[in-house]
Amino acid sequence: MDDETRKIPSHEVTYGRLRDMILFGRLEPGQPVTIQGLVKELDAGMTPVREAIRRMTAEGALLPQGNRRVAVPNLTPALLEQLAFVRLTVEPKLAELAGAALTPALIDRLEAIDGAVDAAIKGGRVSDYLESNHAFHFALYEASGAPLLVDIARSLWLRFGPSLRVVCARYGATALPDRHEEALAAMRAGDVKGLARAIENDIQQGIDQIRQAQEAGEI
Amino acid sequence: MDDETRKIPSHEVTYGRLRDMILFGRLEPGQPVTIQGLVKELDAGMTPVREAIRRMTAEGALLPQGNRRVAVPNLTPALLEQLAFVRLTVEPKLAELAGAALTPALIDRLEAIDGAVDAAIKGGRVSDYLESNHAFHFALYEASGAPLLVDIARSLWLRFGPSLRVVCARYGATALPDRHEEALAAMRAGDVKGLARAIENDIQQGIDQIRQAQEAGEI
DNA sequence: GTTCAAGAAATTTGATCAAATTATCCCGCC
DNA sequence: GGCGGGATAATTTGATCAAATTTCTTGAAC
Repeated sequence: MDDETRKIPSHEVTYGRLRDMILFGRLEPGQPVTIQGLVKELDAGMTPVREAIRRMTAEGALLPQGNRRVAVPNLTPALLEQLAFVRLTVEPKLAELAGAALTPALIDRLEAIDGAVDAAIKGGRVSDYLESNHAFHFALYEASGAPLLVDIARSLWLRFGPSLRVVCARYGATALPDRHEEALAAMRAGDVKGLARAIENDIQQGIDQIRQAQEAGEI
Repeated sequence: MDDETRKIPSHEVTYGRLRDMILFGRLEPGQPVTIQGLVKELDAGMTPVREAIRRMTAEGALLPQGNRRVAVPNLTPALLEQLAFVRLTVEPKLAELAGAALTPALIDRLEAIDGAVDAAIKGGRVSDYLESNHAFHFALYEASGAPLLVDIARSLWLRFGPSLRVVCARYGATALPDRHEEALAAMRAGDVKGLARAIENDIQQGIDQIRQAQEAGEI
């Protein structure tokens, strides 16, 4: 363990932890994030925490408040609209690129991950759902060979995470749709366009859910 | 001056300076960026410099080298292709949104900026061209009311900057096209779609130039 | 005697921490 | 309701430690 810990710098570890906290909604929209709070919570030094916060801020996952504090941003309807536009452009494209590079081994792996997604939905475990859903999408996207697009998708998911968690927790994970079967069927059939459409539908559905929650004033 | 300097934190200033160095190509692709080098060059403390570097890294404007150094990334053909895809999606959209919100005052301002672009081209001043060209685009984009899209455009320009500078310096600024007249004409005519097309052409042309330089092995 | 390579020392650079400074917020008081 | 003053947190600096690169040296082979 000491060998591992020594290799990977503390600020990377700290960044990863903070990122997951936001990505998987362990921090709520609007919640303030303080350096000293994270120092205690993550048991890290001040410098690594500062750097992690700056990185998240640069990615739009944290929002400077003018007074030198930062907080988890609220997803306003206007922001959601912009987010939707880019996600619906970039992620189907990623699916298309990945579709052209799929291997049987990768499809198997995606099936296994989707199994975990299903299990999480059936069991009503929101955190597991969010993590395995994320894993499914990015295991696919990574196969695209387009790291810049993957980076952009990642930063968009970060802005999405906190609100999605709230919505899931509200409706319960059992109500969540799983469009991954559609995607997997297209993969098996070698239907690249169909895969892109399935991913598009999946994303659209997630966006619609958040939009509905917004209109209902729930977030 | 002390009032100004005290208000805006040092790490913000440092970040802004480093960002401009990359955005306007004062750092070449492949060039290593060191903390201590920037500490001396920008006359800043170590922490602000570290944070600026982390932010730029998070935006993809600097690339970690594995050994804990960072450098200005080279724009490979594969990256350029991904970059082109997103820019050609996001920036025409920004132009379209901005087109619906244009005021005569803003058009006047854009005309003035375009005058500076022209003057820089005629005078062969590459730096001035890059800065006023950037100013033109983002003055327009800011009017879109879509800050998330503007953020994305900004990060894409950052990845573009260093290579664009090399290309401009090679071909000379006098050879640079200026599609802004087309855009301004569309603005005056209230032709939103035409404005979006003009911006799309402008971007496409810049991308083509870099692509040609890549194929010629010049960058 | 020259050349090359391996290894060790020195230098450069990055990572982390702790203390001092400064700004902001909040609460009691006028 | 506006105005200090204490508490809290962010900023910044400088020092220290660790890692990596470069340079220099040494020894062996040709």
